[in-house]
Amino acid sequence: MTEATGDQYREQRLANMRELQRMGYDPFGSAFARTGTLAEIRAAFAAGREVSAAGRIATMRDMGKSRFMDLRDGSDRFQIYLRRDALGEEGFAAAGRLDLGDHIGVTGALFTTRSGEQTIEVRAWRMMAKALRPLPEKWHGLKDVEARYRQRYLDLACNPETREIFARRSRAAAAVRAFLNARGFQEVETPMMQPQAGGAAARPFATHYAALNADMFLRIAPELYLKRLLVGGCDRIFELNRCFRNEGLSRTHNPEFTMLEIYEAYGDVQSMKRLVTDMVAHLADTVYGGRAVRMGETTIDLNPPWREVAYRELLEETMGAGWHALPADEARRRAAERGVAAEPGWGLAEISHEIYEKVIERTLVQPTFVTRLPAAIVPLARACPDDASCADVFELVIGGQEIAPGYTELNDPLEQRRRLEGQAGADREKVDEDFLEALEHGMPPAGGMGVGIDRLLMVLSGAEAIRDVILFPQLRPRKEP
RNA sequence: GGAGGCGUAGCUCAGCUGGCAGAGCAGCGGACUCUUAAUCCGCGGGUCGUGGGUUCAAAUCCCUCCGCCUCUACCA
Repeated sequence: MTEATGDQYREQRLANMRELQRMGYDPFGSAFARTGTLAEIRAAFAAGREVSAAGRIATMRDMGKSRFMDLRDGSDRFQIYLRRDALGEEGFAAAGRLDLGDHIGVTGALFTTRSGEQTIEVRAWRMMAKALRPLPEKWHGLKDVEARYRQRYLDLACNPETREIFARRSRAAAAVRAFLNARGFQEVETPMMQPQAGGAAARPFATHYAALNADMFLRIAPELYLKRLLVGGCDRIFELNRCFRNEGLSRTHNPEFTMLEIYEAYGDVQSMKRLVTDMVAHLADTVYGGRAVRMGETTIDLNPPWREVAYRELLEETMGAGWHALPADEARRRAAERGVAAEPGWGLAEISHEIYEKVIERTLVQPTFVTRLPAAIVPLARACPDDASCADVFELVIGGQEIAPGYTELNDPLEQRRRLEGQAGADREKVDEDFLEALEHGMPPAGGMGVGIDRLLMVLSGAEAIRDVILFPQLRPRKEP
């Protein structure tokens, strides 16, 4: 960002700044008592009323001995009017040294122009902050996607749609907390730095804690700590915070992402299903302003009840009625017809899951609970009462994306040990003994759920990429030449 | 990691059958005391992502590297 011509703008702005200083203006002013935000001033508009307002100069229209500007703050845009007669020779000349993007504070009387625009006729003004670099253009805004992510402040400063997305994000977090608090759930915070990264199957980020000379991992899920809290008698808890997974970037993956995990003692997969249904509908109302949510070409109807279908049925729907009775090599051939390549050692279960993830999941645009997943792929969930090969879980899919898995949690410590040891194989150190010991003290039966907040926000704001709902998404660090 | 696309002024974009690097906005100078994408007159502004190659001549064709995007791979 140090191109030769960029400096031309900077030099001009620096010159304007020095000139303002010479005239007695502090280019980086301090606190300013404004009447309210621009939106509040507009809402309480009354001709003749004296107000103080602050904002960034968004546009300027110079008429010679008078000048119009648009101020912009986080709430609105408001026109101000500067006249030489009103400001005096010096004040008006000083205002001539203002540049687009400068923060100023103004005081003056409200009036309506001939063309009907609500305006402040400025009697006095102050410098709040000089902008030494130009903002992106007023009409097209900032479109360059890389710049929008790397310099999000520019994106926010000139694209109202971006501000709206993150306003929604904030409202969503507040609404989630209010919703859960109202149902007796307590928010907790558990370690992000863990000696063992458990609760999910993902590569963790590794770090080192010098004081203890201990290798640590950034958490991939809070699950195993939240279950310790269930043992401790925290019956209804949730955690809304960051998880980290050392994996690739994609349209729907960011290495740090926000997950909401909820546990309810004496609940099960059914109570979680009801909870997430109510919560998503509530979020649609409060965050999106309706339950028919546009996503690209299609409209997603978030009105409950939502479709519920067993994993096995989905596969039969797609692959034919006899699917589950097929020999592996025949299944492999039919998978290949669907463009799904099965690896050499795979049996029917692995091939089926590959088809589910690669073919079926993306077709589930309307909210769908996929239930009764194979037990082998959900080691922390209890088996279905009527079929030990199925886990008593759901996976909520919206817009073709996995949004929330919900479980009847496994609370049998011996069974849990068998599964974790089976999963760890020879890698016994990966078994979280501390967690198993906690379970042996008795964890109440519970329903548990994890909600991918970023992906849910994508649905609730029509965003096509997870980067668009994360303020500073992960990008490759820029190398200095 | 693999495949494809993109990278030109502060911003948004043209130019890409090789032939003097362009427009709008922004900036600078001038006119204008109700404009609002203000208008009018004039002017300046470029490492065409980087490095190399082909050529009399490269923003344009070829290769390297960097970054971004999409797909893919990894991903309970």
